[in-house]
Amino acid sequence: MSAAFPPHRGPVMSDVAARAGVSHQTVSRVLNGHPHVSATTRTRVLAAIAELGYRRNLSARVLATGRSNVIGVVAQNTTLYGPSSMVQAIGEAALGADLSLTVGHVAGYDATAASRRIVERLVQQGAAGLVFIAPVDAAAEAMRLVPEGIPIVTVDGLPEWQVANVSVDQYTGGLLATRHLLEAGHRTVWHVAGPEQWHGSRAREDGWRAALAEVGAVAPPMARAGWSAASGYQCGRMLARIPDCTAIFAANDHVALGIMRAITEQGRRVPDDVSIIGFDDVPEAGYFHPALTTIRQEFGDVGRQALRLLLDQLATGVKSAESALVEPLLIPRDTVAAPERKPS
Amino acid sequence: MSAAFPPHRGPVMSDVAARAGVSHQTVSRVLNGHPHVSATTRTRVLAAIAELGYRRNLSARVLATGRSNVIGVVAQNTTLYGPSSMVQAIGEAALGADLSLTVGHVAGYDATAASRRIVERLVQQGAAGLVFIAPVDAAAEAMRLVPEGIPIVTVDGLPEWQVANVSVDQYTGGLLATRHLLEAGHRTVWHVAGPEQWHGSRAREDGWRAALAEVGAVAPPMARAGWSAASGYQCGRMLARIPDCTAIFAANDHVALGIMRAITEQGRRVPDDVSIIGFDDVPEAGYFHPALTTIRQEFGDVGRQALRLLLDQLATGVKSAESALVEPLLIPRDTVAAPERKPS
DNA sequence: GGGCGAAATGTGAACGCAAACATGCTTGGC
DNA sequence: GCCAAGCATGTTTGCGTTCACATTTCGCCC
Repeated sequence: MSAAFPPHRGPVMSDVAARAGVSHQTVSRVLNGHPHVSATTRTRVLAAIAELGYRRNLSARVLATGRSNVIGVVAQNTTLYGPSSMVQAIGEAALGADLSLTVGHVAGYDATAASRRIVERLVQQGAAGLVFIAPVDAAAEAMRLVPEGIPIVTVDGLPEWQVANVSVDQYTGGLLATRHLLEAGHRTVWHVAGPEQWHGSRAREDGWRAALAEVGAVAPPMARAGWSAASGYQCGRMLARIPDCTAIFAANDHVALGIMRAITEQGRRVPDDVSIIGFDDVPEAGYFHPALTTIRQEFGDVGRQALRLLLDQLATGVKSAESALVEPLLIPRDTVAAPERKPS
Repeated sequence: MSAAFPPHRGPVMSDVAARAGVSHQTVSRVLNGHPHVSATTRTRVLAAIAELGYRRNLSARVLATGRSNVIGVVAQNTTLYGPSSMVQAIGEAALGADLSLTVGHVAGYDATAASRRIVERLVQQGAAGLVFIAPVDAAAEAMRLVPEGIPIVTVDGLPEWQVANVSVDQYTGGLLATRHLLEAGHRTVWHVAGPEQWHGSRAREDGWRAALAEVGAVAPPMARAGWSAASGYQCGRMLARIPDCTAIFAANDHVALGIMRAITEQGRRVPDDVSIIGFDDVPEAGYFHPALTTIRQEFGDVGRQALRLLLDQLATGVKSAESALVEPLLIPRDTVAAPERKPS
């Protein structure tokens, strides 16, 4: 990166001041909405700004104030539906609050090194606050690099981190899903869990176990998938061969899709032979074949709440560990039915 | 935002200098990898930096140099698979190039106002370059707000914009998809296009028409969907009732999914009665029922190329209008078959 | 109409860094 | 043994903004 663009320097505050016949400080006051500026002066300054096409230099402002209106987001794999929806929601909310977002994209799940660099970056840039989309433990370590004095909000973080957090109540989600299957008449429910490192996976699993315990059902062995249809398919190939397995709670919708495929290939039918329920309610879940019963997570809500929590901290100036829970919702569709009563 | 966090001020360069027993300028030299620093001094400085936990203030650096290593990304709806994959890819590439990314998320498709604000933001922040994920015309207007001297790369932009651009060759994609259906023996191919404002939709449509023209097939009326399964389903409900319609090229995989559902509900079979091909190759496409034949777009490539184009401009210091095309790839699966020869 | 308080505006410094320039030191060639 | 040529380092200045403080202007009351 040897040669370079001419460092772009537009008009500065003193240019505007000269044009409007005032001092640079008055321009600053107008820009920041300070009181004690006469209406006529204000309009003159505003006119000068418009004529010159002046834009205030954010770096200088940050340097002078030690504070920016940029908030950083540390995201895991934003290719996944959940994380990307969340980033989108936070982004929209931020725009509304006149904040801008710097998003650091961590590649892979365990990339602690990448997270560190990103945090480093964000802090150097003078981020006013940080949102960690932290569904995995790896995030916790990177969080420690954040200097005191920069407020943090986690999304899908752990309570023991003692940090403001907002999550979908995945435990309840697991409970809801499992109960729904049980209420349809299944003796027990099998679970294909998501990756172990993800907190959400564990919470859903707990919910599943709790629901089984409620009715005294015995928990069958648990399969472990990734978040992809491909990994769901792998698990499904085993599950499909187990005659007792008539009800499956899948880690998410895509895993459910993979499982359904494996089951169908094995000659069993959904939901007649095997009922299945997903998680997330991706927009296309209702168009799977058959339409997938699932648990909806309101990612948009999560994003907005996260931003609210951050703004609160920014406004009050104190770190909080307040946490918000977003309730999931059961979306009944066509993949859950009563088990066929076999002559047993 | 009245109260506030104490402006976080860590150790500064002169603190490090004092500790290492050198001048702040020497510290700066070490930090920037300048030559003419003795090895012993360098290690002393490095040690001091580590001990103090010093981090250089990026705003000050930007202010002093007039140049930043932040690049801005203006993205449309990052909930969609394509855009989000692209942002992810650009993010990863950027991390490798020691650049950071500020992503502005535009809500909705036509939100020109939002785009303007985002560009405003990005420029104020002193972004060194901008990547516009600009699959719709609305982006062009926002681009005009960017001052001369800031290099731009568009993704899915239009050649007439005279800006460096990288796109998937969607025309060829449309050609490939249509030919594939034609070669399977279908007389003609129906097309459910994506939203009109998206350049990609138009290019795919052109490819479709071209492929039909190649064999002298007449183009049936074209249906128009969004990008969602739901909109695909709506179109599919009509198409399913048209006996002549035996081959459909869908705007993308999700639309294809919706169409398949509509067709199945109507009592027709895929691919026996109707063949269908999608676009994108979302990770779960192979697990749809039946597995979807589709055209893969290598979004990762697109992201990397876009960054390369930007870096080139940054390095040479001249705006270019070079453009790169990423070739799509046909992924044959199970939704395309020969039409049943009816006694006609 | 003199004086007083508030509103309106201006002045100078500081933020943390990098660039340009200045300085002292070492080496080596003749 | 002296000067030139580099190397290693220090000093000063300015980037564009805000902040704390200083100054001017205005309106108003007795």
